[in-house]
Amino acid sequence: MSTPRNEPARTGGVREHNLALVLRQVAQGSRTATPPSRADIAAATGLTRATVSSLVDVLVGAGLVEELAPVARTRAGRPATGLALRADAVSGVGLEVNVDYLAVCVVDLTGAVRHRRVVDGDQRTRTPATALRRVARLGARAIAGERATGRAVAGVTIALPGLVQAPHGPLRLAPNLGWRDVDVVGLLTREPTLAGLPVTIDNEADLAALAELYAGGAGGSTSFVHVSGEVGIGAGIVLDGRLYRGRHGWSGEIGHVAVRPDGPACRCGAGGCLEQYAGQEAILRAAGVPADAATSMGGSSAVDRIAGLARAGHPEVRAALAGAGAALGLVVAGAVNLLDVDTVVLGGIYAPLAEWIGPAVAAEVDRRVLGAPWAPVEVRASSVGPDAAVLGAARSVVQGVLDDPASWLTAA
Amino acid sequence: MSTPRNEPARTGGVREHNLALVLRQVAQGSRTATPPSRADIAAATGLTRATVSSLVDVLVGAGLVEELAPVARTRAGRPATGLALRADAVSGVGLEVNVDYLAVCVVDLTGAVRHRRVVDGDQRTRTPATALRRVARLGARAIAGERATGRAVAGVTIALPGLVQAPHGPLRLAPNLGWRDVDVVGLLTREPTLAGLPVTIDNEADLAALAELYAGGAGGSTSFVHVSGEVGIGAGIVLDGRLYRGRHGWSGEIGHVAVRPDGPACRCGAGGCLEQYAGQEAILRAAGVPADAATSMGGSSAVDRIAGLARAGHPEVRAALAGAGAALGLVVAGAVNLLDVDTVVLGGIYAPLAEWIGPAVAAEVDRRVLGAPWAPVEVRASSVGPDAAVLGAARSVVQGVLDDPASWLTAA
DNA sequence: TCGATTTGTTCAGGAGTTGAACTTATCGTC
DNA sequence: GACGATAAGTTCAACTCCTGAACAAATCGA
Repeated sequence: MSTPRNEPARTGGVREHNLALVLRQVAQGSRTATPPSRADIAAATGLTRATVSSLVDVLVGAGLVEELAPVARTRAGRPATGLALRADAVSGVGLEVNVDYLAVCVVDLTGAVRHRRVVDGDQRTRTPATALRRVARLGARAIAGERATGRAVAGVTIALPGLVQAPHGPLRLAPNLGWRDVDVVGLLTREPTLAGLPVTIDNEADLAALAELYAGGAGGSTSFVHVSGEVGIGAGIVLDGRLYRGRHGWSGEIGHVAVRPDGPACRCGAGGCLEQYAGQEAILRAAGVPADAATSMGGSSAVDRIAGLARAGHPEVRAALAGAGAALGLVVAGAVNLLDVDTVVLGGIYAPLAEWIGPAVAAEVDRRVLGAPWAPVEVRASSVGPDAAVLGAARSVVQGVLDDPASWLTAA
Repeated sequence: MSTPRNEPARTGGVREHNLALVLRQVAQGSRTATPPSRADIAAATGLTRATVSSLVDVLVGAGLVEELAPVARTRAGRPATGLALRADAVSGVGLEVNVDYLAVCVVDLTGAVRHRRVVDGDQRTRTPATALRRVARLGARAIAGERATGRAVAGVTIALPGLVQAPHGPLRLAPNLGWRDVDVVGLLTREPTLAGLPVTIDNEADLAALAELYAGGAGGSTSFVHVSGEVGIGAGIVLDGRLYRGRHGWSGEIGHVAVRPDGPACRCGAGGCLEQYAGQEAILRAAGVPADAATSMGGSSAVDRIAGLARAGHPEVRAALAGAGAALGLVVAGAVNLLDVDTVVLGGIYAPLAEWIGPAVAAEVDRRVLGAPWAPVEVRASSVGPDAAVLGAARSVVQGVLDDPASWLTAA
């Protein structure tokens, strides 16, 4: 698909583009009640029926698409044969290492979750090698399971909280894990099952944003900032339907944008960073809730407790959340003034707290965003859930196949 | 040109792509001492000599490219015929309305400036219709001049300081002009000479950033933020070699990013905006220089006076500039943390003041940008000059022809 | 003067899409 | 139950465009 700007275009590139175009139509349509036919796709894309037929043949031959059994026909004329993504051919695997858990997730081509597992445990006490060995084993077991059912695994993507040189480069810095310059892909592929697969690495917040995009979250917007509140705060920036990773893959480090020039010192060496006002620890501190409870995605956590207290009307907690929201809103407003996105998604711990944080964010955004009077900025909670990052990791793998079926064909 | 993601690719699109690819090679090479031959272009692009020949024939036939007279030949073999952009075929016209001047600029295909004119005068006292009629007349006169020499004018782009719905939409808000919801294109095309041409509108700061990009400024970087200090402060964001305009065309409103949540009130309705710390008026005030002098691009201005005082070592002025630089650096560091660009360009009034503002900006950026230890962020003064916006406007017109010669061919 | 070398052109062949004609399959109606 | 209308899917000649090899053109060096 889409030939790089500085490379010559060939007629083969046309076919790659159109193959992806047709597959995208099938993917969009297979979620709806009426699966698209070849003729529908021809009408929707502008290609002729002849071309669509030829392309669909290729996709069916590759096992990515299947013809559905004919359904109740209404109109005159030869009945259409519906097309849909095959759910039993290709899977994608996502992994995640975070401060206090490991996670694995498997999705099929349609995006349906086939397998999900979270293992709680503080990873800060482990070496990178140990943590990555463990998560690689989780992945290997999941892959074996997929293969046992006859599915091919298209690849593995791991989500990490920190500066990551996507998609292969090392992890430069993960302050909250205490990692620095770790060759993540090298360590993961010590596990033999992973060694033969394309393994990529990406930032946790970026993948959470992708999960939101793929799920049609963000109210269907294709230009949004997804803010993930965790121990740290990261943002995934989606512009015109594509994740913007930045020059080195380090975009979205919103947690270290300044709220006050002379604010409290931050782990990063500077001071007044957003993390000090709206990070998980800052919120707990301001709310007067002890931070001892595990913050895992699994059991009841400190965040749940905060949400409970806020729901019960606890004034100190509500004030803490409003304060965090104001700081977050200040920074988010700055981001929107710079990027002109139409939507801001609150993810991570902000999602369950959105009822109290959201209004403060929205108020600050409305007040500070220059374009708001003409195009209001929507502030909404994530629709994906707390495991957005692993899910996005797994989805990004199958999305790679959907975006470029041609190279999957030649690879497989 | 690259076929849009949701449209079918045709074989014709291949030719459009390769036509642009070849033209880009000619454009790059015609600046160097040794103009490229067909064979050079084939080697550089990966296309065959046969294809390049065919494409070059088209470009020569369209008058965009010309064969050069043979030069001194050194090696054995048939001598190469050099190719270069024709400077006498197509021109682009840029216009600008700013707070205290109107400007027009004409460039040829090679980017060389053929005509430039600045008319001082406070535009705040004029209605949008009057100001636009005057600048349209300047443009019409320039266009007539071009046509008299047999050149075709590919279009007109106007630069405006404010929220602009590029490339055709209305100007929503220009706080420093006092304009609101102005149909700029409609008013401009009342001038008959402009009515027959493609007229587009864009943000002043965005076009200044484009001028920097086209001139190979920003140290050759293709991912940078160009900050234009004027009465207001705007930024043009270039990501991966392309201007990022945002969802509505309102990106880069860096002047209204907050420095302090509770800072002084701003024209925009919020408070603590960067403009209140590093805008032209704030700098003059802090430096103790009266703001009465015109701030035009032409004669000696208040900014020149500040630069003179700073050069002479005036402590109050130097402190004012360092203070403005620190505030600017704080906000720019936030932008870099979000966008992960490798370069920051100081333009507008910051360019002549860069000697004193730059270090303060760089210090703040180094301290606050999370990725700085691995990939230092370069902070540099603009290499284009104070009329970057009009120049970028004119260049953006001819760049449109260079980027998509095929549609120029069919149009002309 | 002749071979070596490099540039540029010509031409058959292959990949890909198009558009029209054709086949297939179903519905309505007489 | 037969027949026409209707729509889906397939086949095939025509067109565009790139490739690769052969060829023609122009120059250098011996």
